[in-house]
Amino acid sequence: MALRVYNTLSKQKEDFQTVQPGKVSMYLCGPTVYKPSHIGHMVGPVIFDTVKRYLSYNGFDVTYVINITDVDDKLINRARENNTSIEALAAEMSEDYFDCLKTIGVDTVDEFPRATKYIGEMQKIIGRLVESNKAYPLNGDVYFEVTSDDDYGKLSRRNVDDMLAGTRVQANDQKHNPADFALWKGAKEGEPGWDSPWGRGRPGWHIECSAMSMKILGESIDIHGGGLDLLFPHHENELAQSESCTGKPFARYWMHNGLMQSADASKIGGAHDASGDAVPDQQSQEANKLAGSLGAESVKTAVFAKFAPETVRFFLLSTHYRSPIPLSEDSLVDTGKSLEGFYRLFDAYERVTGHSFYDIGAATSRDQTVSLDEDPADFFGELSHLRDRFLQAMDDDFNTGGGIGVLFEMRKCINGFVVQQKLDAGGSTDEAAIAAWATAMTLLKELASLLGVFRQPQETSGPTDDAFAGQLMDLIIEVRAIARKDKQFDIADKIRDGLTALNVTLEDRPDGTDWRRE
RNA sequence: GGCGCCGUAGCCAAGUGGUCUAAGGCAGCGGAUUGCAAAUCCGCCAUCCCGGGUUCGAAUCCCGGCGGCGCCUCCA
Repeated sequence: MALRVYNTLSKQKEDFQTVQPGKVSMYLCGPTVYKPSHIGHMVGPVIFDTVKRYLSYNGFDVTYVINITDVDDKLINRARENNTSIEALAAEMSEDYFDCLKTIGVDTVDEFPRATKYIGEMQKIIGRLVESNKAYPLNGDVYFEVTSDDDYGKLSRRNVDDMLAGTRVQANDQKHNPADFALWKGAKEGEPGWDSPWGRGRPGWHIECSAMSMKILGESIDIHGGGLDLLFPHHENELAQSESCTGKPFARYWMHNGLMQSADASKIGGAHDASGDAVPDQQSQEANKLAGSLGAESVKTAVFAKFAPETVRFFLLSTHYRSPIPLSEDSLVDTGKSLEGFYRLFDAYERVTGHSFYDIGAATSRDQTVSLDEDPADFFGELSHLRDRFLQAMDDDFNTGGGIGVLFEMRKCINGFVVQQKLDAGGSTDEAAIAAWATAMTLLKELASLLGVFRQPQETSGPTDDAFAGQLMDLIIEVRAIARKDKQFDIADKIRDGLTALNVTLEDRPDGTDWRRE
């Protein structure tokens, strides 16, 4: 089955056809770097990182760009409040953003262009629009003339007339049409600015993405992504100004991810931290409180400090990317629990074979997927079927949730094989069976890598898991083993119960006793 | 007022015209295994918000309700 992608522009899934054969250009709207990243900032990058992994696996040469907005009102205000420069604040907050991306396993991004480095490009576009009468200067600003674009509104499916009815748009100023939007904003007293043919000022919100996308990836790109909240007005305006400038389709596929919401379905982030003149009502304050530390605050301190980054990534990918993601502490806890079975499987594999799952070199292209032709036929036959289902899910508009389900089934299938072949019962020498196990693990690694998970061991060691604790546990286990050998089960159980109370779980295996902290 | 989305088991969630009396996870309940546990395996656990309609056939399409949500505010 061919890859199909949902396109916001057509409102349907389309066969994936690139502008240039074998190449994919992908642009994701990134953050305004004025405060530490919250978990919502991770959603898009993780999704499109996964998209890139899957496209690469399918043989495409993908270029993935995320922009950094480093000039903006929020940035200006925040820098002023903090008594720092815009540059310093932007630098600090982009570092925070990059750290977070790295932590959550987003490492496929090719370039993070900064808006302030492309002012010249933006001015070129604005100049062309003004020349062709699709934009007009007004009191130091420059506005895009929406009525000059006959298909304005095609992305978000609205027309200018409908839009104005009932909005809070002030019938203000002298704009030709209230829906006209700023390409260039004249600098007020004390604001940063750049010289331009229309006076000193700074770019409007949308123009930076047009400029960077065109300059870095070309006038027509394959995928333009972003959160659903950006659909209007940001993407609509970006599209309008870009196509009005070049006369070419700006992006082939518009992909929009659902937004993260707190458990009671209120959006995280939201108007509360915006301009400050929005007065949050009591209910939304409550909602914000629920989202609380998890959603609204720095993802580093609120989320990564409590949950393994891999758990967070898995959680983000377990819902379809176009759906809202209901965030709650409980759902992250559940996700974490659901992953433990994988980690135990990896442990068992290493215990028996001496090889780490994380060292397995799996295929990175669909053409070179692991061969499942040899015996034992039943086991490999099932694995092969699971692989097909995984790829089918991913082929269908990157259905990572469906793919994750298949991964769980694969885990069960492999565990079943291990039990059936008694591979983990201590000292198995069945080389053919162990080889089959290794093959299965290679496949699991291959598919998990497409989601960007199970790439590295998770740091599970807590502060007390030091060498001393290990030595103590070795001693306790040894003493308990003697008790068990002598059938002094009351003693053995007292030890185990005592450890349980300390959140230490013992596992008696045929070949010894393992322990872990919960 | 305009544009749009969603409603699947206790919870999360895939499936969007037939293989669906519906994948998978968490929780729960039986069983195997174990000295007992833990882990693992096997089994059980939903007719898809409600009412009409289209169709040989609908969770899936259409209409109408009810419920939830988003955008129209430079929030990813």
